[in-house]
Amino acid sequence: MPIDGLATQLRKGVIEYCVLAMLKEAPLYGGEVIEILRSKGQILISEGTIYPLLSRMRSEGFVETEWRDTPAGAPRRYYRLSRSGQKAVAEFRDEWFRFRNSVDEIFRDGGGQR
Amino acid sequence: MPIDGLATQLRKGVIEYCVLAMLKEAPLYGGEVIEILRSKGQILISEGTIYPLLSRMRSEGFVETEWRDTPAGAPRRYYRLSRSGQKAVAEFRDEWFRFRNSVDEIFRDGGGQR
DNA sequence: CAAGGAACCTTGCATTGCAAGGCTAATCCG
DNA sequence: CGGATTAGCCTTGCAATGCAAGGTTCCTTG
Repeated sequence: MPIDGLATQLRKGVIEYCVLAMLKEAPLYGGEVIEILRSKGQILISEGTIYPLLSRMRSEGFVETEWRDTPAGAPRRYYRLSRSGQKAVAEFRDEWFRFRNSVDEIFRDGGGQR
Repeated sequence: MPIDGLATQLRKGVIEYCVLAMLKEAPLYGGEVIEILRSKGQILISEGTIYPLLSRMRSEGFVETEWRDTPAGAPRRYYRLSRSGQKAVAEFRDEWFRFRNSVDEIFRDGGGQR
C-alpha cells in the first residue's frame, strides 16, 4: 500500500518546489525536510523520495550543499537555495496559483461547461 | 518541447478527477473534454493523454459509455459518470482541498518551519 | 473514386514518487 | 572491548501517468 493512496499522484512535480520554497528560510538537511513536510499533513514523503529528489536538484543547480558535523551521530548534508533555485521557485509559484485556481473552478461547478 | 513545461507534472493525477467532475454536469465525448479543459487555461492536454485516460476510467468502472451518431462525420463515444465515479470524485475533492491548502501554506511562508 | 476531416486509439518514452534494502559513523550497553 | 542500536544518506527496481507521433475508421464533398 502506498504511503497515501489518492494523494500520491498529486505530489508529482510539486514536492520539488515545496522543498525549494522551504529552503528559502534556512538550509536544511534531508531528515529535517521530511519532518517538516510530514507536519503539514498532506505531504507525506519517504526517504526513497527525498534523497533522489535532493540529488536531482543539486545536479540541476537549484541547491548547493555543505557537510556539517553533529554533536552526536553521523554528519549531515545541508542544502541551501542557489540563485537559480530562487528564480525557479518564483516561477513555479505563479504557475501553481494559476493551476490550482483552474482546478478549484472545476471542482466548484464542474468546469462551467461550454 | 512538452505541451507546457512546468505544469506537466502538476497535471499528474489531477486530470482524471477533473474530467470526472466535468462529467457530473452532462455526458461528454473526448474532443469536448479537451476543448473545455483548454478553455480553463492551465490544464492543456492532448489526445494522447485523454484517450488512454478515458479508457482507464472505463475499465475502472468510473464512467459508462455510449456511441452516438453525428449529423456529419464519425460517431462519438460519450462518457457518463457512474455511481462509483461520483463517489470517487467526492473523495478526491476533499483530498484536493486539503492538499492544496498545504501547498499554499508552504508557498506563503516557506512552510512555517519547525 | 479520391481527398479531407473529425473522432478515436495505440505505441514508446520520460518523469518521478515509492518500497525495500544497504552503507557508514557514532553511541550505548553488557 | 565488541555486538546492537541509531541516525543519516543513498541506490535499485518498479509503477503510474502525461505526452508526441502516428495510425485507423467513418463520413462527406467534389
